[in-house]
Amino acid sequence: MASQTTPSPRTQRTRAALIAAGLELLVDRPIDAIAIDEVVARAGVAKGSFFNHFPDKHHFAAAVAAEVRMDVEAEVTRANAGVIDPVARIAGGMRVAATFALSQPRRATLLLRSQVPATRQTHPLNRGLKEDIEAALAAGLLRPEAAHVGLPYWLGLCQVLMIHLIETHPAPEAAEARLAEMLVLGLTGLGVPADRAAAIARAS
Amino acid sequence: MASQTTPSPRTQRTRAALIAAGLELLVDRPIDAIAIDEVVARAGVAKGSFFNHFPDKHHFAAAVAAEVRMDVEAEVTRANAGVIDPVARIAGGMRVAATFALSQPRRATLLLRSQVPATRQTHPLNRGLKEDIEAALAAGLLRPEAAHVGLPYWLGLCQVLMIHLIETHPAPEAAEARLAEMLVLGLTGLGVPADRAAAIARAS
DNA sequence: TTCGTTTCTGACTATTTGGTCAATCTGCTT
DNA sequence: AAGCAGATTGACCAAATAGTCAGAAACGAA
Repeated sequence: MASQTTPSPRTQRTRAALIAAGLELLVDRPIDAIAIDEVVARAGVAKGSFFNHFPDKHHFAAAVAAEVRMDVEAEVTRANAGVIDPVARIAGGMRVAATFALSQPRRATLLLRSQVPATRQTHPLNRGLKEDIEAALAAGLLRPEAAHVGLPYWLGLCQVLMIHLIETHPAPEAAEARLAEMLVLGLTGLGVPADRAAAIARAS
Repeated sequence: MASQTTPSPRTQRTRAALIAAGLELLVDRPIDAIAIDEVVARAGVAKGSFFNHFPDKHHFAAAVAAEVRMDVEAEVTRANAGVIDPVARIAGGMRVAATFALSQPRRATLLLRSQVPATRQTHPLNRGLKEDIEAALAAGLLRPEAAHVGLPYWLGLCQVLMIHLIETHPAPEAAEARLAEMLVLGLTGLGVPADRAAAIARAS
């Protein structure tokens, strides 16, 4: 049914140029405040090409956001590869979020802005977290109140930590400290014993 | 230096009509996707009047957002009037946020969207919370890790709770339960003993 | 009532912008 | 080499839009 033909390298180039341009522009302004002319100018591409790849502005913006999201998603799964303990996996996600906010603040800003429906449980980035929380709950590692609000709770903390790190450019050690503190607060809130939470937070 | 003349009632009427129109429109779309013509049409006002009150679109949007923010701000101080225990005050803020999200989801959406720099400590809405956290820390009611990240921690939880309540239209009892659960997680994360947190959460 | 001031009005314009399309180009297949 | 499918180009257009301004209206004071 799906006859996915591999896109030609030329096609990929122009598309990548457009996305890259959008990546830069969307950091500062919402899509509605950006003219397509600006995008194609920055991408070094003719206007017509834009509509060869995207039916309109908003599909374009969605594609750019998806690009960033997939980056983070991949990094999270990579970081958690081989980690079995669900609590450690949960913490790993926050660590990736913090690293991302510090190393690529512009992309992170874009991610945060596109994440309006951030708590949607079907969101691919959140699927894994949801499963980890459920596993931890089943293992009796979290307090039962986390069953319903555990997911939004943790997502909110990851988001706000990213925002905080982006706004206050902390020095590396300070950033590490903020992450560790947020991990302690977050994990104990979920019901992880304080000493265990501190141990996980210390493992930078 | 400030010669604040009271605005005439007519002036206030048109301004209020414009803000009300903006309130409705800005819920669905960002300001850059809204034409001034739409605003004035919905407000039943001539276009020229718009520029009598606001120099441009973005000042207008800011004014609309400020309107909502001041509403919430007032409600928080009202709810916490007379409450001395800083931990109870902190919890009170979240309760107000939840109530607001449930009773006025449209306004709440607007608030959340305008709150991009939500963790700014100078933000008037956050000033009070910051002071409460500092007071609680000084009284030894919170774990020391909350000194730096306590404010963003709590703000993130309030925000994510609002989003969660808006997205999933829960029945009143369910909404109460979600608030209580988020309070338990949040407060224990801050370092409040679990039984104390549960007690505060129970006091609907 | 009269007059001066402030606000409102809505037609008008200069500009911007999303989207189209026929011609051109590119690279692959035969 | 020749042919072909699909990608690229950029001039072009119709619609939308921000902001202006001169006159009308409402208001407050005397």
